[in-house]
Amino acid sequence: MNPRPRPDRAPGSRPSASGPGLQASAADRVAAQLRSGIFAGDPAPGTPLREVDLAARYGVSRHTVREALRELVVAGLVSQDPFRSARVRVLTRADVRDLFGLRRVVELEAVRRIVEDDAPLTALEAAVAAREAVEPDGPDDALRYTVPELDADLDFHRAVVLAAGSPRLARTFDMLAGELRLAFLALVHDADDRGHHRAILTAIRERDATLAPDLLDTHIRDGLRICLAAAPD
Amino acid sequence: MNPRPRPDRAPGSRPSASGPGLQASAADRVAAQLRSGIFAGDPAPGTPLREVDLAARYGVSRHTVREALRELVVAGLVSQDPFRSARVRVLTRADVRDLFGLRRVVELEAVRRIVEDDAPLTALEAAVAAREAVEPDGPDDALRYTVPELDADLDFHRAVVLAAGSPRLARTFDMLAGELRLAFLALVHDADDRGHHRAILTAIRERDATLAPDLLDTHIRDGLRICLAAAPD
DNA sequence: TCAGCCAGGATTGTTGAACAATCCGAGGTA
DNA sequence: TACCTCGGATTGTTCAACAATCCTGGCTGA
Repeated sequence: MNPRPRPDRAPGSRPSASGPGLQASAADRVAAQLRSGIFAGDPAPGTPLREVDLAARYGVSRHTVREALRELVVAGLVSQDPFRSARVRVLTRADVRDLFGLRRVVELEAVRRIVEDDAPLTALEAAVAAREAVEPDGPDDALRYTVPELDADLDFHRAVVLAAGSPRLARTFDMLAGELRLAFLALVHDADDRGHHRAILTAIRERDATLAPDLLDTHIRDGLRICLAAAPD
Repeated sequence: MNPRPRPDRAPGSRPSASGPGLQASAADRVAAQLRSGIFAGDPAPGTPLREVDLAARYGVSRHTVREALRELVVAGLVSQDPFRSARVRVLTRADVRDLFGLRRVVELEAVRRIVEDDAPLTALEAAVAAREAVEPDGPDDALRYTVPELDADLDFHRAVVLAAGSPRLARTFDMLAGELRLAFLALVHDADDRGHHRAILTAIRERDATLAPDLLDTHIRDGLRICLAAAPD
């Protein structure tokens, strides 16, 4: 999803990319690394994130760390109270329910608009293909989502929302996406979701204003059921 | 220039206000002042916000100003590009359309849940009463929303969303609320919206799953029409 | 005239150190 | 046990400085 490798700012080396200005700020880089770590489960939910530790680990100043933490707070990955250490967010069952409730609204609205406005679907088709290209992780001994599978799954859903062409709808989904990653962090793998995605795409392609939302709704409810089974509280 | 008084208690205490610990951070205080200024039109849309100027004006360090600006950026009140001064956001017509499109979805979903879940309406009734208590600003020579009128109007809509009882739905609306204020900044006054509010509340109170969304939808479309007439681009 | 270039000031991005404010946990006391 | 205190740990904020980038005005050369 965000495979932008760290430019690794050695003092003096500046590649000055020829393309669009892709120079992420130091805070963005720290936030990205921390985020991918959280998605991999390394700083587990509940772990306190101390500013001096992070500053030392990532080789930046405490100010930069604070800025990165703020980013993760607004993304819902980190919780923070005044004068207390930030912590990797722990989602309760109520959180998961609420999260999926809003996610459902956003994605269904997106499908509604796509069908109604006859929006182009090229990115959506690509996302489905990418999802199907992900290896099932060899011996499916561990019934878990792998990180690439999660990426591909959420990319499909993000592609649905993006296809609606509304910046704010997309932004809303992006704010939920981080929390969704958290909710799916250590979860059983739903082996059938690739078929789900293809069916949803087909219904969208045929502009079926009834079937497309229904399939997506069912798919989302399945995800909610799975996540709820593994959430605390 | 050192002994800075710490005037506690500024509205808008962001972090999970779970109790009496009501000390807004310096950045929150600066953001609140800047925000209310923007809502009053003082730093007009498009005005560059320079960090050193703001630091001097509000008597805080540049870091604190930067943090406050970040808050306003995520609230949609300020736009910012790397190495360029932040600016008070200027909403295009496309922005206004998109904004109202999402706002509509959020508020209609809220009404749907209120009606379905039979949610309590005390806060909603209070908001309607508060809206009706606002003076029409004497001689209606200037057909503009006054700031108190805007506050009361948005408070009503916020109360609708809050009554649905979903933290993330409320958060989504709050992210749109700032932009809505911007969209209504210099706008013609819709003299009839008090009647609208009362009718909407009545329909909600009677759990009318058809009339309540319809009235709210019409009300929102009216707002969109008004805002579009005054937006640039 | 005018497009392009160039220098230098203005502004943002980042760091480091320092101090203040607050929290947290380990003891001590009743 | 329950409560208190106290000192270390952690966050909040400031100041000062430098690096990276932008912006503006003047200059050059056709």
